[in-house]
Amino acid sequence: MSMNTIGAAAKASGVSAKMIRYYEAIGLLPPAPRSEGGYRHYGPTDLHVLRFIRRARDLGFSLENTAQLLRLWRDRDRSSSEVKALAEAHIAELRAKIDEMSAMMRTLAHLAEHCHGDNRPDCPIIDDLAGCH
Amino acid sequence: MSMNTIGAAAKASGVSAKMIRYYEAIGLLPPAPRSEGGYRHYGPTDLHVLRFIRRARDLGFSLENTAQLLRLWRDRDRSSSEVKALAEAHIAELRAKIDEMSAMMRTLAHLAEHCHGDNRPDCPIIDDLAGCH
DNA sequence: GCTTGACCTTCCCATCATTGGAAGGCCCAG
DNA sequence: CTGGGCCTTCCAATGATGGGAAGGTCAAGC
Repeated sequence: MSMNTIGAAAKASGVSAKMIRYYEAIGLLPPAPRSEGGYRHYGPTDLHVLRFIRRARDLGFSLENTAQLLRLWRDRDRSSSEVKALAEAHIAELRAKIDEMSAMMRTLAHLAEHCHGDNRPDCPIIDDLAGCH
Repeated sequence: MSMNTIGAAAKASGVSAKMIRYYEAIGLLPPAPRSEGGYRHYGPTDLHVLRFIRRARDLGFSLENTAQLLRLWRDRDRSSSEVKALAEAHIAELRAKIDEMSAMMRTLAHLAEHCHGDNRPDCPIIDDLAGCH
């Protein structure tokens, strides 16, 4: 069994050592076994879990949802409908935020388009912010 | 001069009383004049500033950028190019985040589409997270 | 004038996920 | 046996906001 210190596990999983400790502290990860000197050690299974977490985070899942996904991963009796529900709820959140930011961007782009961007003070962007309709 | 307490100013501007105090604490707003009893009071000009801030926040500007925009608003010798540069930097940030989230959404939507969502455990979403390529 | 209730004040804490740093201990190569 | 690279824990900060406690102020009604 190849055993890794937290630094090696971090490098191998893409999760920083700081975060690995934090995930353990909040209960997302079980306490890692320690060497005599108190060092945490991680085996291949642990690395697999860390990569799972990393992937879930990369897809924008919160740590809370990531914990749920981990639970479902481990649960051989899971229903795929539970996983799908989590994913679709997250998709809906993403869509809502994207829509919100797109609206901001559209407004700003429209204002910036009409701004000369020269040495003069006149600026439709400032005018909009100031409420000069 | 109509003078408002912080609650009235909050209602009139859409910025919560908590946030008005916070903006003052971090220097985004100058210290408001106080009544004998220590209550903050806000005049029409202050309300205008608060609405400006509110609008900038609604467009997604950070408090730091909002401070810059306020400075430019007050500066009669501003160059509209400075305002435009701030806006375009923010547009670029928004675009970057939107792209990032869109990529997440596309991936998730693709995975969810192939998930049966029934009582069985088989699930392409979990498989992806687990790194089963 | 006094009470009552709505409002104000400051101060501290929580969120979410992550990073930074300080002080001190462990481990291995030279 | 020493140096330096890794590890440990603990504390603090980020950004923008909300929540709440303890206590002071104000205005209306009696």
